[in-house]
Amino acid sequence: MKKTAPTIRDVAAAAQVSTATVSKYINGAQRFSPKVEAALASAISSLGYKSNPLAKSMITGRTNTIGLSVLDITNPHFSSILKGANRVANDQGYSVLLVDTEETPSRERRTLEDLSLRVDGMIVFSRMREHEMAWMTEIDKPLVFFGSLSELPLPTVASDDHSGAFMLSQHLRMLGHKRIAYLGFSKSRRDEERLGGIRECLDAAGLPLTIYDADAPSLAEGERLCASIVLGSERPDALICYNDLMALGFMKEAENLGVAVPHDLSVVGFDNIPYGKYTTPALTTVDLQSERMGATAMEKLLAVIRGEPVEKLTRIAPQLMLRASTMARRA
Amino acid sequence: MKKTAPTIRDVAAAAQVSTATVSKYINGAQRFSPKVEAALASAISSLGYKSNPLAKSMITGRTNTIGLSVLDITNPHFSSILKGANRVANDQGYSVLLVDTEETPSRERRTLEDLSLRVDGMIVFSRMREHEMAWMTEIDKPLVFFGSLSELPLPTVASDDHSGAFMLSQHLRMLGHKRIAYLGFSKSRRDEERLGGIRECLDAAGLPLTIYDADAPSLAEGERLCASIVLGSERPDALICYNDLMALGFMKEAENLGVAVPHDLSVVGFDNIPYGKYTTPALTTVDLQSERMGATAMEKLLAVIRGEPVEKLTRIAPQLMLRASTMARRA
DNA sequence: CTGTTAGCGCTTTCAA
DNA sequence: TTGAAAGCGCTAACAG
Repeated sequence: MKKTAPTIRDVAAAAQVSTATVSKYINGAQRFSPKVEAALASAISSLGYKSNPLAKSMITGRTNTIGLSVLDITNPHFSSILKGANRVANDQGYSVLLVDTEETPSRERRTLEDLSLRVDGMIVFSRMREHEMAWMTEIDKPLVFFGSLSELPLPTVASDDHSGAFMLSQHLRMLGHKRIAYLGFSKSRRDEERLGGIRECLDAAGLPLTIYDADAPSLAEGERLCASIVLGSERPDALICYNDLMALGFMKEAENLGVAVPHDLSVVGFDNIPYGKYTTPALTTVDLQSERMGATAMEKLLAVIRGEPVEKLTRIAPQLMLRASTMARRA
Repeated sequence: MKKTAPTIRDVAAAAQVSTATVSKYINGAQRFSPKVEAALASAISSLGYKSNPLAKSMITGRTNTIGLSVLDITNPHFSSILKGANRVANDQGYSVLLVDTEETPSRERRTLEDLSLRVDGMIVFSRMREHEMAWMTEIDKPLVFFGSLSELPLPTVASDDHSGAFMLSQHLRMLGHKRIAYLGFSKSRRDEERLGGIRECLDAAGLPLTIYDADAPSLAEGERLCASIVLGSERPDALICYNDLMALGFMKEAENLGVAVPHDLSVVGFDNIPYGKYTTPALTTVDLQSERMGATAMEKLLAVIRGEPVEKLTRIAPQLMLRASTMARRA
């Protein structure tokens, strides 16, 4: 609890050198005579001097901070993205400033515009449609976006949701499922991609698809919508859920309703959150490699910041995780 | 992509006033004549002026940023804490700079000391023992700590782990369990408190307690240790796990091993992570109210920052969540 | 190798 | 109600 923290001038005075020398010394920008370096070292430690990062940032224009905006940090998909991104950032001397938009895009633009003034770059996961995002290109800071973009010239990192969905559908089809349903979440930009992959597969096989739509990508929504899917006259024999959270909620409620998974109905999801492996039955899902996506986005952003050239789109291949929630039938 | 962002001086020139006037105007520190305010408003919007927060921070010494340090952001307990803390921070105009120590305390001190120079205050969750934490009181920034402290004069927010553990044990005891075991995590500072609560209950009833210790508070560890707990000659009839993650991992593996929960063995945990409700059987646990803890810690910190007096310790009462993983026996 | 000199963009007395 | 002036703590040419 010092009265006033020592400044670079105090150090300069104590070591009998100029502030420029102190500055260069602490930044390792230059070597000095042993005598000077010794004086500097002792002055710094005896004063307990710490360089003020704010002053430094103001002049260099760099904050060593990256903004990361996600939709809901309690969703394991996003926690993992954050984990991966944060690890890479830390390794390279950066910190992460988090924005959790909590699925409410109203203040998103303001929030991100403000954020952009305090960071060296940002990584954004958003529900906005591409045409609502033009302002992002105006932001005068490097930015990496999660998801693929057709128009906007922004570097992106995306999972291949179309092919992940195709794989999942193909898998269900080959196991003999005939009445497949999709419990989607149309507010998401990835919903269409997943739906596209499912349709491509089922259309080719001449199989019908029933679609349900959730209001939120959550455990509670999967639970809530279960009865209407499972207790109708046309119960599907397989359900593809928009994500694992919904799948887990659905499976629990199905159990309560006396519908056995996978005996009566197969269930699959997306994301490969850790918990899907620990339910009974364990959930078959598409691993989107969340942590790796976060790490890749951060690597890409830091490359942009360093001025290195980067691909516009980095795709991360999804991977099917076969588990017990899926069962062969009519074989 | 402007060449150079407009500064307060550009605005002053465009509006024909001094920079001091612009400064006061944008900060709402003072009202001006309608003529001046109009000129200011139009100059600001036509130039697209944005106040540079770095310059402002340097001079005011406030960054409107709070540092939050947690042990593992993919653990739902911490995601929820972050959620609660972030929400409160945002509501009051603050952002959260996240530190994920990833259960490795080696660089923790350095990281936090550096962090302290970039934020207005910080909230810390740490595995450090109290005597290793004295340096925290030297940090010249408000700080709120998670967990109770006996010596250090730091404001804290803590769950009452002792009483939570007591409740849990009492519950098991009243259901007739006789051979209770604890799968703990001794690296954690809360492990002792939980163990204390368990012991207080069991000792009073003259019941023995077997203790196992995990290397990490994770799903994988619960899974790994299951066999040695369950396949020994003295299988317990109830297991209290350090947290829900371990409990879920344990339950899954128990199933694989042919041990039925709760028929053969009751299992309970701590935290009340959302996923415990969606397994079969659903997990009985102690709700530590993670999100509320995060929110409370942030409220407390912001109060300290505003200079308001705060209690040293805020305790959040834990709550027992009864679910199917526990069963009456020998009744 | 080391120092001098200008500021970065903003806030803040203090005067007018 | 408005402005002049003095920096915040630091870096970045440029000189020597």
